Amino acid sequence: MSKATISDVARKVGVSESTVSRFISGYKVRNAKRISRAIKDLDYRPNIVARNLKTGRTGLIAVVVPDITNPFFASLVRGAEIAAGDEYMIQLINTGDDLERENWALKRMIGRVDGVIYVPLQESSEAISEKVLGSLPLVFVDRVLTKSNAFDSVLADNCQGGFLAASRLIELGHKSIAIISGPQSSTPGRERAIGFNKALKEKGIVQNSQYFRESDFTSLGGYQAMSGLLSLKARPTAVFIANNLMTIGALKALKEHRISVPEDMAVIGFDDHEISDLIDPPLTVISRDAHLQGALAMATLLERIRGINQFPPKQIKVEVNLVVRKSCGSTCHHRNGEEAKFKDTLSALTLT
Amino acid sequence: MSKATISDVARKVGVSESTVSRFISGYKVRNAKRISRAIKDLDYRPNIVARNLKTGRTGLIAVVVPDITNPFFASLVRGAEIAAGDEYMIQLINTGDDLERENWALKRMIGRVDGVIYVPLQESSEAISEKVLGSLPLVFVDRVLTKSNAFDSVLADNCQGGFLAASRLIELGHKSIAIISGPQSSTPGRERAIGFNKALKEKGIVQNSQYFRESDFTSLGGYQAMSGLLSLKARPTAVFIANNLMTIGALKALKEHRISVPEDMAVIGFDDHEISDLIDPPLTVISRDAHLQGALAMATLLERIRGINQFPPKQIKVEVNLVVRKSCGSTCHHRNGEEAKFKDTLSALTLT
DNA sequence: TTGTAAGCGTTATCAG
DNA sequence: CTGATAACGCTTACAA
Repeated sequence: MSKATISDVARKVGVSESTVSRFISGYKVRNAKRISRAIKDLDYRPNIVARNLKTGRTGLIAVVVPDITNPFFASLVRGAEIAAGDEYMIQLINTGDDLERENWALKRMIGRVDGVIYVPLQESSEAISEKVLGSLPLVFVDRVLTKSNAFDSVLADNCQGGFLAASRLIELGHKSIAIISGPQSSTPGRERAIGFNKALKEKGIVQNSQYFRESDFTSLGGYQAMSGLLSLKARPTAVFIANNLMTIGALKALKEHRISVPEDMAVIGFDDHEISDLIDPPLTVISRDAHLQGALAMATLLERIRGINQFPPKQIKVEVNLVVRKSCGSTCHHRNGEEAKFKDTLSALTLT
Repeated sequence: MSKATISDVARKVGVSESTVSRFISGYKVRNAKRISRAIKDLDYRPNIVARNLKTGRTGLIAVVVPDITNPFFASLVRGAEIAAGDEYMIQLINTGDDLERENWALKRMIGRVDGVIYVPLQESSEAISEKVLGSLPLVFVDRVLTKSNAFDSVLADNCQGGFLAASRLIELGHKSIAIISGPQSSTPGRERAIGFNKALKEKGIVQNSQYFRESDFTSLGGYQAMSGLLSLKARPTAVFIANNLMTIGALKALKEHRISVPEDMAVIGFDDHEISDLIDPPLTVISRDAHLQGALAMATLLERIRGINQFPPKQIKVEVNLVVRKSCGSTCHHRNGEEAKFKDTLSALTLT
C-alpha cells in the first residue's frame, strides 16, 4: 500500500518531515542514506496532490482538440507530448465539434492544469468567456479565437497552402477550379480559402461562385460537397479540398461516380499521410509538420508558464509544402523548375 | 483572478465555510441564494486540488498507449473518453514502444490518477513491478501482461481474426500463404499468429517456415518483412499482415516491386480504416470496433474503481469481422454464403 | 440545517 | 543543515 506518508519516513529515521522533504527535493541532508533506505523500506511515494496543493502547480497541460481520431490532431498531440518532456503530462480533451462541450471543458481546466493548448472550433465563440481564457496560460494552435489576440498561437501558413494548391492547378492549365473549403468561421477554413482565391485572382481566373463549396471538415461533408460539384452542368476540372477528412469523403464521391482522377478531375488535398501515396491515384497534397506544430505550441506554452521574461504574444507560422503526386494530373516536364520556384516562396519557419 | 477561496465566499455571506461547501455539494442550505450570488460575484471556483487532497480522488484516468498516431489507438482513446462521461477526464501517455518510458509513466501515475487503462508493450515486462500494478485500479486493453491475471482485460478476438484471414485465403485457393506477424512477445502478435496457424493446420496446409515473418507492428517493419518475402525464390501467393501499420509498409514494398495485388499477391490486413477502400486495390481486412474496445475498458475500470460488488477479473473479448474488398482476390460467386458462415462463427460480444 | 475544528500530506518560513 | 510551525483550500465528523 502506498499509504506511507512523509511523516512515517521521518519518524522511522528520526528526523523531521522537513528534512525528508528537503531530501526529496534534492537538497543535501545529513541522514540522506538512512532516509533513502526508509523510503525504500516503507515504499513511500510522495502524495502528488498534496504537493500540488502546496505549490499551486499540477504538472498537467490540457490539450483541447476537436477529435483525436483525425490524424492531424493525433500527430499534433504527440508532438506536444514530446516537447513537454518529463515535467508535464498531457490531459486530453476531445470537443467533438461541440461548442458547449468545448466551453465546459475549458472551464473545468481552471485550477486542474497549469496551461492549455487549445484548438478552438470557431474563430468567434461567444460561449467561451473572457474570464475563462484569462484564468489560464493558453496557446492557440491550428486555429485561433479572434477576439483574443492576447495569446500566443501556432498556425500553419494556411494562406500559402491555399495559394500553392490553386497555383499548381492553374499552371497545369485548369480554368475551372473548385474549392471544398472548411467552415469560414474557422481559421484554417477561412485562410485556406483566402490563399486559394488570391491565386485565382492573380492569375486572372474568374471564379464561378458554384465552385466554392463551404463544408465542415468532415468526411461526410466532403462527400456531399463533391457530389454537389459533380451534379453541376458545368463541372470543374480541378478541385482543392481544404482538409484531410473532407478529401476522403470527396474521393469516395468521385469513386462512386466513376470519375477518373486526375483525367476528369484533378485533386489536391490538405495534410499528408503515410497512406496518401497508396491511394488510387496517389494524392497530391499541401503538407505541413503536425508534430512540429504541436511541439512549438507546447514549447511556447511552457515558456509562458515559466514566465520567461514576459515576451509579447508570439504568432508562429509553420511552413506548408506542396507534395506532388498523381492526383493533380500530369507532372509536366518543367516540374523540377516549378518546385524550385515554390521552394522560394516558402520561408522555412516564420516567426512574427 | 481565481484567487477567491471558499472562505472568502463564507465571509462575504456571513456563513461558515462548511455551509458553502455543503451548498456546492448540492445540499439544501438556508442561504442558498446569497451564497450562489457571492460565488458569482467573487468568481469563486473550488480548488480542485484541495478537494482531491481531502477526498483522495483525482477524477483522472490515465490511458497508456504505445502511440496515439496509430488510428486504432486514437479510436480506442476516443471511445474510452466518451465512456468516461463527465466525471473522469483522461490523461494520455504515449510510451512510444519504449519499455523504460512505459515503466516510468506507470510509476508516475500512482497517486496522480484514479485508475489506468493500459496497453502494455509486451506480455512479460520484468520492468513493470508488481508493486506498481498493485497500487492502482487497472485494466488491460488490446494487450495484456501475462504475469498478472488479477486484472480486467478487454481484448479483440485475435485468434479468430487470424483464423478468419487464413481461412479466407485458403478458400480462395491459396496454398502458399505467408503471415507478417507482430511481435510474439505481444498479445495480438501471438494470438493472431495462433489463429492463422490453426486455420492452416485444420485445412491441412503445411506452412513453409520462410512464410512466417515476425515483425514489429511498424510500417517500416512491414515494409522490410514484405521485401523479405518478395526476395524468396518461392514466393507466397497470399499474405496476412497482422496490423494496420505493417500493412501500409507492406503495400509500399509491393508497389515498389510492381507486384500486382491481388493477382500476384493476395493481401488481408488487420484493422479497418475509412481510407481502406480508397487504397489501390481496396483493402480486405479483419476489423473490430476500436471505440467499443476503449469504451468497454473504461466502463470496466470505472466499475472496478467504484467497487461495484468486487466482481472477479473480467476477460472481455470484442468480436472481429472479415471485411472483404479487392485486395484478397476474386470475390467468388458463393461469397454471400461464405459470409453467412463466417458470421456464425462470431459471437457478438463474448464475456468470459 | 449550521458552525466548529480537525485534518488530508506537502512545502515554505524562520529561527536556531 | 535542521526542526517547529504555519499554511495550501477543502471536506467531514461531531456537536449544537
